[in-house]
Amino acid sequence: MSKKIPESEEEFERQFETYLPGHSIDCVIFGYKDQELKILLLQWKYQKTWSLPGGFIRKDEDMDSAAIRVLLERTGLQSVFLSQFHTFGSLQRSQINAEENAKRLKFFKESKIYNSKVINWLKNRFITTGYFALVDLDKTKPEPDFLSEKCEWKSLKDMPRLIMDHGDIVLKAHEHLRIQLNYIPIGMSLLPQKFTILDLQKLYEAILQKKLERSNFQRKVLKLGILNRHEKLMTGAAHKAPYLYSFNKKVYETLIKEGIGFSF
Amino acid sequence: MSKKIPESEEEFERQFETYLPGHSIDCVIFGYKDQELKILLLQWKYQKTWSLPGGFIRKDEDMDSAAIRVLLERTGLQSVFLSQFHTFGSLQRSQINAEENAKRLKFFKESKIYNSKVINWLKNRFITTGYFALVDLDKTKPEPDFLSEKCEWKSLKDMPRLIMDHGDIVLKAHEHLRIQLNYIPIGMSLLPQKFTILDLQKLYEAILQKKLERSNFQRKVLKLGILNRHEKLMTGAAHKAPYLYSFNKKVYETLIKEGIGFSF
DNA sequence: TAGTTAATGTATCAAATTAATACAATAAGC
DNA sequence: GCTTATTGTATTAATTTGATACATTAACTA
Repeated sequence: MSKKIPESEEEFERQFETYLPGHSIDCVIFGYKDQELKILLLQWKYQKTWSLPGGFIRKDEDMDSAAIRVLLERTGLQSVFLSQFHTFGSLQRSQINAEENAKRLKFFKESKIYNSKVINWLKNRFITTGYFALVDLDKTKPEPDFLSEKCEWKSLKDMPRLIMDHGDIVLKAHEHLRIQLNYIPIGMSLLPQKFTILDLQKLYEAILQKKLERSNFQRKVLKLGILNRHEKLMTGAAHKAPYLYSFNKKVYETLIKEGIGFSF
Repeated sequence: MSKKIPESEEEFERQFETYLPGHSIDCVIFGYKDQELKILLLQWKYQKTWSLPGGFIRKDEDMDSAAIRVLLERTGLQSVFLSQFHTFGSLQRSQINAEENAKRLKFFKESKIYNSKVINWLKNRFITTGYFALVDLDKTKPEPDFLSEKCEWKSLKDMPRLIMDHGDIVLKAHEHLRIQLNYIPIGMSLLPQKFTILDLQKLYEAILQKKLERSNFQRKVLKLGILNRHEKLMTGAAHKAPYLYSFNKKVYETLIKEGIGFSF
């Protein structure tokens, strides 16, 4: 698949009027590594503030397509699970950390990064629709876009402060993930092709934010019939090695559609 | 509570520029009567087409507040459960039943109901955020607004055809209700203060779209500890009379917050 | 007035599921 | 060969579920 070349400041300035005014997209991209939930954040080039990868909707483009494009352009990620979860329309959302926003716009102006037309356009009230993505973290090489210096996976546990209401957006995404758990293919989307049952358990624990009982979790998951067993994983540790598993895609997807129905 | 006087065409024309362009609100209002789920629809004054009650967001107003206001202005309903469920941003959404929309705008123009500025404003692409409301149907006297001739409860089962993508919006709202069932206070919002357990069961059946077993449903619901038992309901029928129940608000709300966790 | 009818509230019981715990198997260190 | 820590599975009691049965009862019927 050909990767879209990221926009530049110049390109954005040339075509900012092809975007719908007043509506943006923000993506909460979840990954999973070292038995922790992570999200992908961008650090802005000019200030050191962190934010969610986001963008705008073209006038001739579906909102869902815009979300796919934004994800690709700003992080290089493609063909991942992506779904809308909430639209944030509070008047106050741009007023949270207002000084930072003012500073950013001032910087744009003084550095002549954007002309005044663009700056006025950006000053408008924006309503943003949040999408969440689930990604196999190891398969991705996210790269910062033209506005960002860094593009990094951060643990949900110790996230940096985010611009505007992006912190709230992350919280809402996590809540959505927790409540819709049985209807979202978290396992197949977040784990590598082969994984141990403990990996899967820790993933559920990270999302549900509670400890689960090992042997019962194992029994229940195996009974679902969604796992194929493979060779053992030899880590070099001084104890019994766990089996590796992969998902039976067909059964898994059928089950997710109806909602996996068991209590953790 | 004072009821907001509905807008008129003239008022809308005067102040249409105080609304955010390109973003609307649509409300799917659920009620429950005669053991059936109903939704509240408006029939347009000029054409006979049906639509969801909807409106726009003021530039100085939170989107959630706009939804509350729209619900009040267009139906007279107030203080009901109201929650956002999805935002519809397809390019095609205004193209569904496109002739009807064209007809409507043409009618606006020819009848000089709106000036050309308003008509151009309305012609724009709109992204709409869907809210769903849960209402005790008997406590409400919904009244049509300035654009509508009728405001009627219609059975979900035999809904008329709706304008644009409003049919899809209703389907999505119903799906949301079904999936989030354990986290939404459907009972307390949709039923009258006192009700029988069979009423509650039929409500669950209407939302889940499947039959439930009577005696098991009764056992499970009673065990939750959310019901207060009252006097019997004498209907005049030739058999044992059922008890009336009401919700223990405190316990019910606690349970809903964590998600009622049992299988129906 | 006694019998009939049909829905309701509750009980029962087998089957399934869950929680808690135990224990044998095993990869590698010593 | 003994130790250690983790894994896979078994066991058991407690709980929940599904299916069915049955006594109760409001009003009708004969």
